[in-house]
Amino acid sequence: MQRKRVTLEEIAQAAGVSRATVSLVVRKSPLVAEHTRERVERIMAEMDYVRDIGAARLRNNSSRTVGVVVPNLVNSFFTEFLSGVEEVMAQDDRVVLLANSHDDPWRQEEILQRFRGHGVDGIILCPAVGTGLELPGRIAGWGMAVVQALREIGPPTDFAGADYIAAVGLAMRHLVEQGRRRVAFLSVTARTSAREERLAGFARALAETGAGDAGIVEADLTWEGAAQSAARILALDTRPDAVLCFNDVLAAGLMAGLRRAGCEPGRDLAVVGLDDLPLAELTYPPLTSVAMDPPGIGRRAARLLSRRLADAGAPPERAIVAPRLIVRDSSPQKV
Amino acid sequence: MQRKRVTLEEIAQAAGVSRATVSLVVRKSPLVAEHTRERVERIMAEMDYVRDIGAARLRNNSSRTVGVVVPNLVNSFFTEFLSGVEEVMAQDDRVVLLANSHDDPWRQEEILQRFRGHGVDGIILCPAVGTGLELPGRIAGWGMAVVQALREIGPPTDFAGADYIAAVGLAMRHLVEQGRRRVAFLSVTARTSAREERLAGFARALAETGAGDAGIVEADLTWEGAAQSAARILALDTRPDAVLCFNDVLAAGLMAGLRRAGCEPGRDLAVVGLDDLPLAELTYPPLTSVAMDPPGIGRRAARLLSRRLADAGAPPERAIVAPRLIVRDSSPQKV
DNA sequence: TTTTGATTTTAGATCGTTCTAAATAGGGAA
DNA sequence: TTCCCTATTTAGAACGATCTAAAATCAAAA
Repeated sequence: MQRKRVTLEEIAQAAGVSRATVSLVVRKSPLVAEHTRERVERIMAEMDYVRDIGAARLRNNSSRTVGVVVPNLVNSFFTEFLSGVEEVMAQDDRVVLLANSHDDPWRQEEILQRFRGHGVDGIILCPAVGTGLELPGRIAGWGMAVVQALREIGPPTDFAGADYIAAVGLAMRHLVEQGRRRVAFLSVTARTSAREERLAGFARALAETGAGDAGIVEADLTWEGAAQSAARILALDTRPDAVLCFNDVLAAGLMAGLRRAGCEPGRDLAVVGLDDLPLAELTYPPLTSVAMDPPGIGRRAARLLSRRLADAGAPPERAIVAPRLIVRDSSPQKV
Repeated sequence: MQRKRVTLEEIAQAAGVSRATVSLVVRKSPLVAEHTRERVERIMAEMDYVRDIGAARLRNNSSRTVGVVVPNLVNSFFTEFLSGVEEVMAQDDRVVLLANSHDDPWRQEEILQRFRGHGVDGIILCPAVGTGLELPGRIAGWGMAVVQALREIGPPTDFAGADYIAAVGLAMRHLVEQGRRRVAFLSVTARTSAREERLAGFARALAETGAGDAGIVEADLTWEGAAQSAARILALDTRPDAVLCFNDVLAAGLMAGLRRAGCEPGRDLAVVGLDDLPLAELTYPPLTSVAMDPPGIGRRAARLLSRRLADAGAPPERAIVAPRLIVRDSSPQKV
């Protein structure tokens, strides 16, 4: 085992040409004669040659490598996003370096330095809560392309995300159509752009639909946190007839908490989630939600990054995927 | 922007020492005098030096990089596993290259070649369905360490996984204690070692507990597939009073399908899952399941790989995490 | 003063590729 | 034949680190 790497030089020797010629063949240059190309390619296959991309990068400064930083690998929204990124990068023959910031700016900084040391061409960043606004600019200053995804801070860079304002609007219109009039919003404590956007969407949707504001309740971003918030929601001054939740995990947790408190979700109180995670199908009652297509966002983010790597000077672009309402049983017509 | 990388040479110049000395400082060698070290370190910090690990690897043959190949990024079992791997690797100052084989051996082969080209030190492989038994050996032949995880093929290598035989035994004993006597098993169509192990566990547990075998039904590994299998389960010759499922996704899908068919899961038919994914809390009724601690398996896999990188000659080791039964409401005492 | 031995430092080769600039071939046209 | 032009090939210097082997420094011992 531990056989040494086959190098260009060895292929060159075997084929009776120079290292440089073999390099041209590897890079599919049109400069090399047809018969030489064939011979060299045959020998490369025979000797199981694998080009050393690290060595190549040293010279030509492109590692075909991108870093992805997510704040959470347990929340399936992020992992589905990640799967979209990986898919496009693999097609593009690039490799994804993955790291989890755990929403900690300090850990995030370590990760970025590590990526920097590995010479990634670019970074897809979902900024940790509390990240300084200057970070995207600093990364760019290191000579790496940056695309922000899902969350956004600082002066504009390329960005791929979802239109949560529209998503909340869809959900709210649906609730109003179902005869709901007093809607509460179950929010989260962590301050991210994702939160601000949903809250803004809630305010706007209230104004546009004329629905009544039953209040905003905050919970930890876990299903237990949401379950515990059920009591607070039921104790609101105006008793809501519907709750719109920050995301599906909270919605599912809330439904469990409501049931514990003797309130049957769906029948007694409509519940709507956001994101349409796979679990939305599996709750009881199945959860009405707004699909955000996280793999789609991941694919868009990856394409934005590829574009920027091809043309560093292009103006920043935003790719926003449109939400889609998925009606299930947790938001029936009010009787 | 696009400032060029600061190199050892420049630091050396600024500090008035040689490149070699700076290199020693970077690598924290004890050979360098205290005052030199301090001066050089100060200058490195001032000039924002970042060591180029790719260039280093070219010389010393260690890239501090490992590849992880999973068959699926949507199933949260794998992403939780992944999060455990990432956690340990980050502590170890290594970087994770991630790829998704989609359970396709051909795509898996492409991925491995890509990783090879990037010079990863080792690979954590969860082999795709249909992978040739010789693959782990081939990878080792390329001079990379291999750890198999969750699934296992071929002659023994390092392996980290879960003890599904014990897990199925726990679930079965629980069902028998709850007064269940006719247990069916909801399996999957794809032939992996994971499937064989669970089936073997089912057979053994039947023998050990004396429970009755109500039959084995196969479904696609999706919640819809499981929902559709509900009818076939209710139509088994011996009508089961409990169903043990391949995993939680199938269990949750089955519960939805049962309810559609007019059979109330929990009350009319006990359902037990395996894996204890986060969604087990969120189904209705909450799902009894057997926790496998996927992040823990990921951490073990990562440590096995680190160990092997430190000592290539060590004998293959197996790290098997013990399962833990989590009783919820889907498997009540039979009345 | 010279010797010795340990401690620090360094020049220069090297890893596997790509780049630059120049050399070599292979045909026609003159 | 010689000249010129295009098509192909190549030698050798990069890239940024590490390694090897040897050189320089310094203090204590002879």
